[in-house]
Amino acid sequence: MRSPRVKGQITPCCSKVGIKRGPWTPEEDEVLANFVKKEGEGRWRTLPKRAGLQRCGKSCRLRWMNYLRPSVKRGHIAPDEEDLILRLHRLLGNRWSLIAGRIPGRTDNEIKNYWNTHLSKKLISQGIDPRTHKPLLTLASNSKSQQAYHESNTSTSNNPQSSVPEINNVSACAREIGGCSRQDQTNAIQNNSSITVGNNWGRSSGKVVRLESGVEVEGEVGKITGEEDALSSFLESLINDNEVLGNQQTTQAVVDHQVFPAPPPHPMASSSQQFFDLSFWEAEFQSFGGDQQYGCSFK
DNA sequence: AATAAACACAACCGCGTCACG
DNA sequence: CCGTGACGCGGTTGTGTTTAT
Repeated sequence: MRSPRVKGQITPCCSKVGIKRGPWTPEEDEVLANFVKKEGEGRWRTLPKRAGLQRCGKSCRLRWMNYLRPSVKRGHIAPDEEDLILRLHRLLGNRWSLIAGRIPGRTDNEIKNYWNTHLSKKLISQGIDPRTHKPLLTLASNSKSQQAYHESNTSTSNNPQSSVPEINNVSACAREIGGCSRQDQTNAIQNNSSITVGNNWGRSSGKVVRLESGVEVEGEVGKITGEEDALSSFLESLINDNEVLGNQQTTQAVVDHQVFPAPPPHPMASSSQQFFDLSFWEAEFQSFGGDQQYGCSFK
């Protein structure tokens, strides 16, 4: 039995007498790695006692997940990995585990650290807000990098006033993005204001629609803000189908009523985490003609 | 050479979620 | 339906290393 949690009265699990904290020694690593290889992952709370480690279960789990697991890739983040992180962060925000799940061998902690120490600073130096991935509004807004960013965004638009591509016909099954509640979405539709794509909601031919199994079941006139692109919707649908359905075979994306099946698991996929290769979807998207139809691409 | 500051990343903490009895 | 235990996530802190003064 565990006593109810009361704020301010919680003691960290590692604060018990006899429980070690701080960096792991090679000896501890060996004990933990051998034990998990023999007994398997899970039952972390009781693992330290069973393995003979003076650590809390949380610490053991973290050490295994972020460092000792055989599938963890060590070393520098490659340029293509960095590019993938940037693109996924633009879609998902600080959902590190989701991002990590699509970059084979990288952990959420590693990506989070890399983002905070490298990528966020890099974007800022380029005049881009790392949270929104849009140009920073500063007094020094006439810098070359910002100008280049602005030009790259306006080049695909029909509207010279707009800084984002015009999307006219996007249908995507998108779920649970951005923490937007159904009520928020309903209000947004009624007020004809922009909304975050949310649970089972997508957009089709200028309407905000609700979808079930990729089929539009009701439609109301909404407003496409132009702040999203077809690719975002496409990827959101992949990401969230996968998230909601738990890696089942039904994982799929729906773009303009065309259903794309799930790609094969990544070779490095483990039983608990299925990796998806974005290049597969990029090829699918292009073969479907999405890049031409919507005037946007993965880059 | 000594020290401070900055940086990189490992580790910790609190809380949300889910399965189960 | 509710309470509990366990797990996992994201934010934050701690610590070792590198760089600047």
